Amino acid sequence: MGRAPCCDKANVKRGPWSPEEDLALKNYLERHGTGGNWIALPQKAGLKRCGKSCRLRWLNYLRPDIKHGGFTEEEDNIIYTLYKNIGSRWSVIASQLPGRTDNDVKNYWNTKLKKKLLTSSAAPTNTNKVPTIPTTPIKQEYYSPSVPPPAEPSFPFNAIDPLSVPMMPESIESYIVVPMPEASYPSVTSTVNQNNNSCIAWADHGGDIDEYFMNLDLGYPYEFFNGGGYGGQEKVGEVSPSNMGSWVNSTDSKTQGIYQSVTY
DNA sequence: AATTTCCCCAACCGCACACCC
DNA sequence: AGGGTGTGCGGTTGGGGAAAT
Repeated sequence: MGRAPCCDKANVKRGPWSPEEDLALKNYLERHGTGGNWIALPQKAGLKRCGKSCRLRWLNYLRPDIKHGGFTEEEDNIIYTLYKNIGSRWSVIASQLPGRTDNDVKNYWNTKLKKKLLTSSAAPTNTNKVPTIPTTPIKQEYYSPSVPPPAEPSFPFNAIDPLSVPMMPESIESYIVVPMPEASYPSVTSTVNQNNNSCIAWADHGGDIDEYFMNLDLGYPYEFFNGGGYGGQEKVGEVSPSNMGSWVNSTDSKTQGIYQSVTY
């Protein structure tokens, strides 16, 4: 026995929405919200529609701040870059394009962008450009020579259990990027995951860098590259200077996302 | 002018996952 | 633990307008 259908298909209207239906749905949602149940919503709103159809109509068309119309060159680049890295995860791609829906992006890719790329032979050239990610800007603070860094731990270091490093709470809007000592390590770069405000650092140095960072109380997830692969949380894959601005796959969904580089 | 073909995109379908009991 | 239900997602369809013949 299969699962029960979400609605009685014989008694629901299908096909294009009329302006009256749009108005009824919009009015109801603006006054009452979804009530946490799309299935029950059409009856309450006086609509002879399937709940899934109502949800789709709202999310793809009626919702405020939906952007209709042509895609910009910058949006093309973002779609291309993300598609290249993560494939057809349209909801993820759309989340990086304010006002665009997954359906929009999917349709645009299938009908226009794919052909455009095939016929032009040249992929967008500025795919290393970091997409503008629609999240609250992250306030960054840096230690400067006038602000002394935390006391450097002395050897021998005590081992730190990576799992004991706490995840940065989502409510925190700022954090401190802790630089490596410039005299010793002049080209340290960290990356910021704007999805969860975590910070990742990398440098062309070895185990002594690991030890230095391991003994700082950062309070947010961190990961090392070229330095032994020790991570504050789960191992993050493939972040390197060459893929800044690209999607980064990870075994941990909290650290998966688009990274931008912050150099100091 | 009539017909056919192409193209776009709104909407549907079914599956997977999350959540609740 | 597992079954039922709602939600979210990606793939696909089909109606209608535009372009081509």
